[in-house]
Amino acid sequence: MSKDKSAKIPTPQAVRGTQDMLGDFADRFAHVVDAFERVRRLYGYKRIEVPVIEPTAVFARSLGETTDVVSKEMYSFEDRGGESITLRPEFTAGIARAYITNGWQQFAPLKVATHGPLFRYERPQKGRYRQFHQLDAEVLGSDSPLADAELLVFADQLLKELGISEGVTLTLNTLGDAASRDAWRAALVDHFEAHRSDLSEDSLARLDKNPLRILDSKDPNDRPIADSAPDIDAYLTGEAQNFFGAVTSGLDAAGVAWERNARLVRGLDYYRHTAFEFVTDRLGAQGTVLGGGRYDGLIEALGGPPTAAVGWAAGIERLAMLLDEPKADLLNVIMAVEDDLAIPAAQNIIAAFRLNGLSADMVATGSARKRYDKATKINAHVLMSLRWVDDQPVIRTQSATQNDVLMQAQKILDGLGYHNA
RNA sequence: GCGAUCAUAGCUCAGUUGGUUAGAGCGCCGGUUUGUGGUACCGGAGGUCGCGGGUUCGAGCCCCGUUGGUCGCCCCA
Repeated sequence: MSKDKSAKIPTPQAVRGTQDMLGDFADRFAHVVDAFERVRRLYGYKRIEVPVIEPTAVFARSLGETTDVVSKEMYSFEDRGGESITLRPEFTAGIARAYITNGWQQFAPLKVATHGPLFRYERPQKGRYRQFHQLDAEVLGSDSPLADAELLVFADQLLKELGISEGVTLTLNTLGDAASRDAWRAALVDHFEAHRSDLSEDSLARLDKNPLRILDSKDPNDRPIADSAPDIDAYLTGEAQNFFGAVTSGLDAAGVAWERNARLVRGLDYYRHTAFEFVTDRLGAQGTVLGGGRYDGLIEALGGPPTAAVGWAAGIERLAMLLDEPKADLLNVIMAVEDDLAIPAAQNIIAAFRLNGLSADMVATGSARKRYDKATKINAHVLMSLRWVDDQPVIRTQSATQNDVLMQAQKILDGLGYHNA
């Protein structure tokens, strides 16, 4: 048979920054989501689903129309009706929109959780993809520091249950209320203006666009200036101080370790009070595993009623990378069908196993003599072989240990009238 | 948007200062052996050397471009 190479169909490539997952990593991913779903129920967070696509205005308005994020880093397109649509780059804005448009105020305070894909047009690197996935938890319609503390305890328990709290630190700061924040911001601008000549080029640009960001600059020349900048503490109103104190004492009461990071900031104006990140040095340049804070100004910015809210999100891929051991599902039974004549018997048995809740699979392709060898390479609790002797299936089962699965399988076989050789 | 680095079989890789017909291990398919917790041996299939140009008598190797991966900067909702 001759192949006409000029007629070869070119294979489309995957879109840059997207991932196909199989095996080990897919198992880790699923394990993270399973743990999240389990813990979220323990804290009484309702599962919600929100659309992957939203009108562009949902994100443009919440993030500020002119920021780099909106102008360069969103997947936006016009649909056939001429409306500007954006693939969600985060959960919070879409959930806030849903809160307003569905009248969820009636349920306030509302505790919700979700997870799924997000899209950002960024240059891919370790722990950063164009389609990525997050876990998300929010409390809408609560201005109580109890909500902040609960969300943090929830996050901490999730990381502990995933076994990755070692080497991950909760860093915490307060941005105060609107008055505190404005006063601090003005003081920072004064400070940086005074050191203008020593700042890096990047930080000079930040001074105009987003002065708080100079605080976490990585440029070694900026560090002394950033480190000597005033903390927010001197500018906090009494109310803001009390709020932060209530959050930290809630953490202490629940036994959650935390560190103050007075340099931890958020660029957007709608953030108030609590800001936090669980950080690690095990993920290269992408140090944040889980982050969030209080965004009391957001729902109003989207045209809703003034509504206090707080939440966090965590990258599933990043959490999956930190897991120690792959958590693969171990198959209960693997069957080596060593003769094609035994296939009907194998189908009969495997159907019974599955109906009775035992996971099972068979090897019945390739060289008949080598099927057993193949089956031994598939990790399973029980290895079963079917041969065909004197018009009868000859069955052997074996297991590394006498376990429940073997006994269950034996019972099912007995019920079908098959007997071990 | 900027920079570094990489791209050879399904996978992991080797491939000499540019020189016959591009190799290995694993995996896959088949045969022989063994005959039951991963046997051993033999054979086979599988490659536009990411893609497109260029230099050269000759390019997997050198040059330019491009696409993609990886890592960092920027950004970080």
